[in-house]
Amino acid sequence: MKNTPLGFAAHDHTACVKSALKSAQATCAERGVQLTRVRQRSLEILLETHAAMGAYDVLARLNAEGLGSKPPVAYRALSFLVDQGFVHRIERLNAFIACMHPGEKHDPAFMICRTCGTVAEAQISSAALGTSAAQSGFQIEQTVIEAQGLCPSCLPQVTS
Amino acid sequence: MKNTPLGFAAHDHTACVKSALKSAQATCAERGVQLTRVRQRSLEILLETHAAMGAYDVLARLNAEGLGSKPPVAYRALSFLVDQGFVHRIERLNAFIACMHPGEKHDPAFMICRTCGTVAEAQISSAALGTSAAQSGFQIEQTVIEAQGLCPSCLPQVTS
DNA sequence: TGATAATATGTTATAACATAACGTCAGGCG
DNA sequence: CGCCTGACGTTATGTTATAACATATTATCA
Repeated sequence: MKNTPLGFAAHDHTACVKSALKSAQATCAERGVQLTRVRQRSLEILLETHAAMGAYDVLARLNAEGLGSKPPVAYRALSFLVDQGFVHRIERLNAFIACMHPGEKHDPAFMICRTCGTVAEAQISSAALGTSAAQSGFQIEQTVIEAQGLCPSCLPQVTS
Repeated sequence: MKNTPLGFAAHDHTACVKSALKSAQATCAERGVQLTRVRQRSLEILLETHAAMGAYDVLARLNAEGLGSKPPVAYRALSFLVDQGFVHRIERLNAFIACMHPGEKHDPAFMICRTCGTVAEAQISSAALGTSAAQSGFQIEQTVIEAQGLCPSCLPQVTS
């Protein structure tokens, strides 16, 4: 798994990790769900890495810290985090990434660089799809929007 | 794999299979690529089934007809069909489905029923994503848009 | 406080999805 | 012919994900 820590723009990462974690703790308290050790550590790993990670990558980190070594441990923690909206799943990569703006309810959209693997979260509305769905009587519960292409860093290098 | 042959609306399926196949043959001739036995049969299987199928499901069908039994055979045929635009890959399901309007260049959008697994292709534009990407300097090459929810048939049954 | 229910974790085993790498074969073409 | 290219066959393995069951922990309440 690539380890490009930032999105396409630089930012104060240590601050964003801390605030995201606090926000998650507060949300869990509100909802009466438990942010257990494994869950919190999984979230921290994703926040710190600040990149899309496979479930087995997260598991390896957990295992190194003695927090579990078998796949279900990671998958359970990750699916809890996804359910709570703290983490998004990137279908295209079979990977997970910490949400950049938890709290606000939103359908995530991602831009995935095919060269360096960096993933950035975009904020868009999926209104167009809603219209189309309404016409056919389909009730949307969740949408996945993922774009693949070249990020600003990789674009100049691919002078093909 | 579910085997719900139709989308959300009924239509003349045998006719649509035939015309899609013809269109694919013509396109291959134009482009100077080969629609070989394995490739054509894979496309036919997807067209006939008219539902999302996993690569191993397609492989099982090919195998039953003596056309190849090992995973790479199916994956190669499917990736050819995807490259040519005759088939789309549904990331969310790790599955493949025949395109409903080949010829026209388009980014596909899908509606996936979480109850019955039926997949319908929608026609939408992904303009909103393009705007967002342009601002950050990301160059989009391909987009994946998938909505999960309840199809018109399953909606009434889930009276939760 | 002890019984009980609900939630979370640990573990085994296996299912499901996907590709690297190498060999073979047929057709096109200088 | 000899070479190249593209497709296919096969082995082996890599990667992602979950079913099923056992155990531990936490919450609730009589």
